[in-house]
Amino acid sequence: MKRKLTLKLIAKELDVSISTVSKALRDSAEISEDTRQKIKAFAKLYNYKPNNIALSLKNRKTRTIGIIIPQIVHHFFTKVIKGIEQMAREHNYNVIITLSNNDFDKEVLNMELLANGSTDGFIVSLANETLHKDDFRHVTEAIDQGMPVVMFDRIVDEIPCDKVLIDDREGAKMGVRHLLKTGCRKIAIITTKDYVTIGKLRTKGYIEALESYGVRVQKELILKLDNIDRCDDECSAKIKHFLKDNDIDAVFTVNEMFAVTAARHLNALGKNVPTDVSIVSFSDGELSKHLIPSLSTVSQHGELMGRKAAELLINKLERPEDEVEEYTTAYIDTTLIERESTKKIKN
Amino acid sequence: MKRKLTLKLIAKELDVSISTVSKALRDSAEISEDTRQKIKAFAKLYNYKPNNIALSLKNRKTRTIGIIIPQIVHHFFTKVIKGIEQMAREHNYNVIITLSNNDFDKEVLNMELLANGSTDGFIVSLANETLHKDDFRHVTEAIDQGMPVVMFDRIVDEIPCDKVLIDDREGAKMGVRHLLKTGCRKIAIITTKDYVTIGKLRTKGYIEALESYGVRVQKELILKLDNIDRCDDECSAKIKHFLKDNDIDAVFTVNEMFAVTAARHLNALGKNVPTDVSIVSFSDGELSKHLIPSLSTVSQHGELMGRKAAELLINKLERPEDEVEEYTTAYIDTTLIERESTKKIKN
DNA sequence: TTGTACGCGTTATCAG
DNA sequence: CTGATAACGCGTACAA
Repeated sequence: MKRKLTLKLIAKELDVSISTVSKALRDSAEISEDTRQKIKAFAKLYNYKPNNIALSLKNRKTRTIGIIIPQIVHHFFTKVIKGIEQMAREHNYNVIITLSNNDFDKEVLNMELLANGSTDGFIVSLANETLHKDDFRHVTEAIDQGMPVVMFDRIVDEIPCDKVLIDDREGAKMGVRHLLKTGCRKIAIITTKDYVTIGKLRTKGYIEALESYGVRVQKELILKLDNIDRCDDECSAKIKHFLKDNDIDAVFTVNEMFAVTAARHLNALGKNVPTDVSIVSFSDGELSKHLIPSLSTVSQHGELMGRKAAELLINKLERPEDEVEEYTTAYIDTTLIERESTKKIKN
Repeated sequence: MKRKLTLKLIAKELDVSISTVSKALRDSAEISEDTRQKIKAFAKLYNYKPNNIALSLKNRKTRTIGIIIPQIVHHFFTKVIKGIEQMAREHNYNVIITLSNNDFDKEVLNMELLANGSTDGFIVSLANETLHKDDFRHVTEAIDQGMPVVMFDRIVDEIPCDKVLIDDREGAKMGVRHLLKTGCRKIAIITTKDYVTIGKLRTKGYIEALESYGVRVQKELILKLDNIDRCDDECSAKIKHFLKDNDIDAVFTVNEMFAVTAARHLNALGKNVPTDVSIVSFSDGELSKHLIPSLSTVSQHGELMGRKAAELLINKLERPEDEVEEYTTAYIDTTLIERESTKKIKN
């Protein structure tokens, strides 16, 4: 197990000084053509690569972006990561990912860990629990220490940083309008509790869409759940009762799992999708496409979101020291994809 | 934007030497109770955390694991990552993820990048193209440089390193046997070309299962596709013709996408699943569970796989320098999950 | 009990 | 043209 090649080793081998080697490899004009060639040939032969860690220490830059997300087994985050990774790679940045598991303490821990020099900046989507606790000191502290932060998706308005969002309100509006256009009037929504920003905004879009069509908003047709990403048994049971107890001709859900669960229960209740009940869902996954019937969705573009977030962060990282602080919020558009679950026009 | 606190700054502030501060913070008995308390209080107040980069440089250890995978928008890899992350975190390691996009050059680039000091070892699943090209120098070079490497899933036998695999042959056997047990005899398989190890092994398991039941293996019932993770239009068309041209009562597929695509085409061909044709698929995703009918699967346990891979790597990283080199190959068991697609007993 | 010196691998500056 | 030196932030052996 030979040790990695360093400048020092090359220098010793070729009997020159370390700085000569360094300069030669960086094509400094100070070094004679002769020695330069010799050193470069040697370095190439033994595949010398400068040590990143040493460079980071010297430059006080790691060229590494830290990603803090609630979980990874989730199409949306996965796509965002892909987008971030692309953009980062294009700009010669690395990416470190940490998972909070929707746990506040772990999120704090992860941020502290990465803040200790491992990372030049953060891209963050907050844990469920963090939003609930309403405690964002770990984020603001990082910002105070001069760490650029970009938040996406699960954000908090008050934190002073760049943000990337999908236009949840508009997306929901578009989805619900599609239901209205296809004749639905008794439209339910399955959403999250209000402390989850995206749930709140989507609920708002739902209400606005109804109002714009002069349809009365009925409180009992709004189901707010604690869950965000999954749909456990308890959650499933709530949806079941909700669907059984209400007379509806459409369901709008703020995520794919809610939609799939609703579809199953409707089926079990003997209601046909889309003949009896239409479905539109916010979505990022593959499920909607492959379900029978396939589900119409308000599609988020996670990859674009990731790219944008990375772009904003890199901009901050590479801006001149003295530039004025300025925060932007970027919106990523959603797209309505019509599939079988809204094929049937209600009268 | 204040600078991060360092030992030097604390030392200056408290008018002691840097090493005194260092020792005090590490609870060295050399330092008087008095100054120790003073220094620790100060450090805590201003939230001092040692700089990781400096520590890495000093210790020649980064406590970081590099993951190199083909893609991330894929349930299986996502679960593996989760497992790795867990185990890494439990042992105080960080994780850097890079994506090869199934591209050979990018895989090489990523490895070189991370090998330059960013990482103590690698967990790798090879790119499609790499397997095809049969060129693994980037991996062996890393190993030669003393970087521990653990390969999983898409591995190459010849490379001397730890490996984590699922028992593809056994898994396939189990799946196909389930079809045989439920009365199917005209069982097709949709698999990958042989250069993909997992495809090859699963095909082998399929054949062995048939033979153990005395069922003749028919070459025309074996469809080998180039795709691995996705199923594009071309791939879909091939499956369609394959299903149309052959008289079968069951399909076994080596991944979920093939199964879903097959299910669609069978449907379109007027064949009912499971009444006319049963389906069993290798799988990691959520699709199988939610499809109607839901699909029986040979489930891989990606998270376990990730945990095991990380465990092996960390073992190598923390073993004493002089320990003898020894490589282990761990197998992760698969589980058969019976769902609706094999509910119908053929006669 | 505290401080000095050194090294991890690199680059930049300055001296020769 | 080449080399010595300092610095990035830390920990530790050794000296005071």
